[in-house]
Amino acid sequence: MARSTPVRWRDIADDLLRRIESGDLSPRGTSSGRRRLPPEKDLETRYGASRNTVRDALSYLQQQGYVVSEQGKGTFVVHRPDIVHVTLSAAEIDLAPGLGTGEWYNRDAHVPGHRKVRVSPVRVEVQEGTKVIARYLQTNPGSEFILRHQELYLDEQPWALQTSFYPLEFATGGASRLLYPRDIPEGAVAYLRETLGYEEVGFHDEIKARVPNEQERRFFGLGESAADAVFETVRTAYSPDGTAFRLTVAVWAADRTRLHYNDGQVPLDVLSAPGTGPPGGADADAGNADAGNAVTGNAVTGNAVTGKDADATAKGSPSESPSSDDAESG
Amino acid sequence: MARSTPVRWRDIADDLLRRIESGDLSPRGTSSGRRRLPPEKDLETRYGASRNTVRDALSYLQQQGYVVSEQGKGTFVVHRPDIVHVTLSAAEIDLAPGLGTGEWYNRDAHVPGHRKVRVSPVRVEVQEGTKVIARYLQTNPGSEFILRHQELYLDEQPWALQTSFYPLEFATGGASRLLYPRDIPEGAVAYLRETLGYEEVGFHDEIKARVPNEQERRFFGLGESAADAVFETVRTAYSPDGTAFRLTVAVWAADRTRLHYNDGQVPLDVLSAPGTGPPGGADADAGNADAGNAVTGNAVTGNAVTGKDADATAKGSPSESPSSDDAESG
DNA sequence: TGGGATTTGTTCGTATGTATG
DNA sequence: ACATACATACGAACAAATCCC
Repeated sequence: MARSTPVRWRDIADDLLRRIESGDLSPRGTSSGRRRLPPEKDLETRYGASRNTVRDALSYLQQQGYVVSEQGKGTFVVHRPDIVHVTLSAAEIDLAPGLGTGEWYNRDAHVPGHRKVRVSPVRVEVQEGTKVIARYLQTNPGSEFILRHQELYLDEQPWALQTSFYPLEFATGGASRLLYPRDIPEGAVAYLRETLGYEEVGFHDEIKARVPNEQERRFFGLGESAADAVFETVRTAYSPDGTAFRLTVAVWAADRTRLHYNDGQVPLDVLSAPGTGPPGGADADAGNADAGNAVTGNAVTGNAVTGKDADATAKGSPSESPSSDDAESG
Repeated sequence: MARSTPVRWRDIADDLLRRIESGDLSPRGTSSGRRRLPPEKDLETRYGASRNTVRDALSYLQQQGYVVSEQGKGTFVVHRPDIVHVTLSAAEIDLAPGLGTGEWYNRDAHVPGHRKVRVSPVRVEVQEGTKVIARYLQTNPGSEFILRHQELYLDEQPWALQTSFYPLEFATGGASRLLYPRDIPEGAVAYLRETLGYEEVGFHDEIKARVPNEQERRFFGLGESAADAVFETVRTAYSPDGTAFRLTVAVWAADRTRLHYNDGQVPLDVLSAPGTGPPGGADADAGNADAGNAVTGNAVTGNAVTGKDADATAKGSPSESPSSDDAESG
């Protein structure tokens, strides 16, 4: 066992990956800036394999998220977008004067830097609550909810899909603007405080990572690779008497998003610019892109100690490279 | 355009998936409890397609994480493990009397219910800090760190990989037990308070989702499917003077883990048992497994409003089902 | 223990369809 | 209309791992 490479397609895939990461392949694309791989026919002769075997290699690289093939055009290296750091904890950052950098979106999410958040028109529906929604909002299944859905763009790039749920009684009881398909500029939280006196004194977040569905793929521009995941955050907001009065579900593309939470006393520069290190510090690591875990590196999980059997599949293993996209946005 | 199904392999995949989810396939496996699909040769005749086309369908299902094929044995339905809800925010849950259910692990993570946490022997290394570590801990690159790595098991199931970093001066300055490859039962945080007087008054968490590497695949028992991801949480802990004195990196399998954060006033039952709904409530949704997003369902992102072009690939799309694993563990 | 049957993995060849330029 | 390039589909052969009698 443990032959380094029992299969041809893996050889080809590894070689292609090496050349992709060394910046070797295709000095210029056909027209745009996209890096393009040689056509399958060329690879056929280059590697002396049949087209089907070449396609096995390409299929693997596509599944792993390194390349994407488009009919009639070619196979292209996947462009990894810049990372966006989003702070979800409601830190007192906006209370501290002089730290006005960064944008809040409706008190739920904060991004550092001077970025423009644009929201799509709101889509409003009235729904009979599902069991799951009833579970989160602690109401009985069958009661009605207002659903408000928005698409969020950050600097005109797809950023997040957000859906909020409110009991229908809120609209009939004074907060009628919840039913209008228009943005509430001051934020729904502030609006509910003004109209109904609801104070949001705490929240609970649940975070999952999963494979995107078709709509999410379209919005975020994700491929079929199944290597890219999305975050789904579910926020339940509570009023002083302990009732849940808001449920907000947000979906973020995991390849370009880092979520941040602060708790207790945290230095202000970390609050305002997470993921970028000390302001005057060592220039962060913009673009150094070391392989393996961004933090622990190979030394931790590497085969020095743990990996007593650095066996077959671990070879040139691309499995350590997907997290090598550590380019910073700030 | 927009023929419902232009391709045969997709028809086969959709039909297989439907039968998988209806519990149709294989009343009993060969021996163990694993549900097994019919052999490729049988599917060949059943669907009247060539073996390669059948394999295209199976390859798709495998890539999406629904099945796994093993040479010489067969193709099996992937077993989705129970969900574990982990609370990472340092709520005052342990200060509230009478809520003693659940286990804390070193003040960093809390799981509800009466579960047994077991930790592997600690592996200790002394490392020259990488740029990334230096960035988080705000020290200059090149200084040395103590690395303490543990594997965590929950009820004897692989649960998390955890690595903590401390400046080497801590050990030479009094906290020498950091260098011993033994567990610190009271927790490193308490130990550092006793020995060095370090008080942990706040922390910052950064969360990413990525593809697991080879070691993580082995530990968590993940397949090659590339559909399963891991969470990586990076916790930086701060002392009152604002210095970062601890960096803890944890890796969790995303398919069986939900992360939770609380902020402000949150009802006690949510704090103690997140993800399970009200204690006496509507029995949650254990095992109902509705398709689509667990919360928003098809009604939100569905093609009713947004999907004006409910085109080809969206068909019986399995893309909406990966998140259908909503079984609860409690 | 052995050996044949079963089952998936790999590789080739070939042909045709579809999208792009 | 034509060439390019990827997508789909068929058939065939052998290898490798496992199962079963």
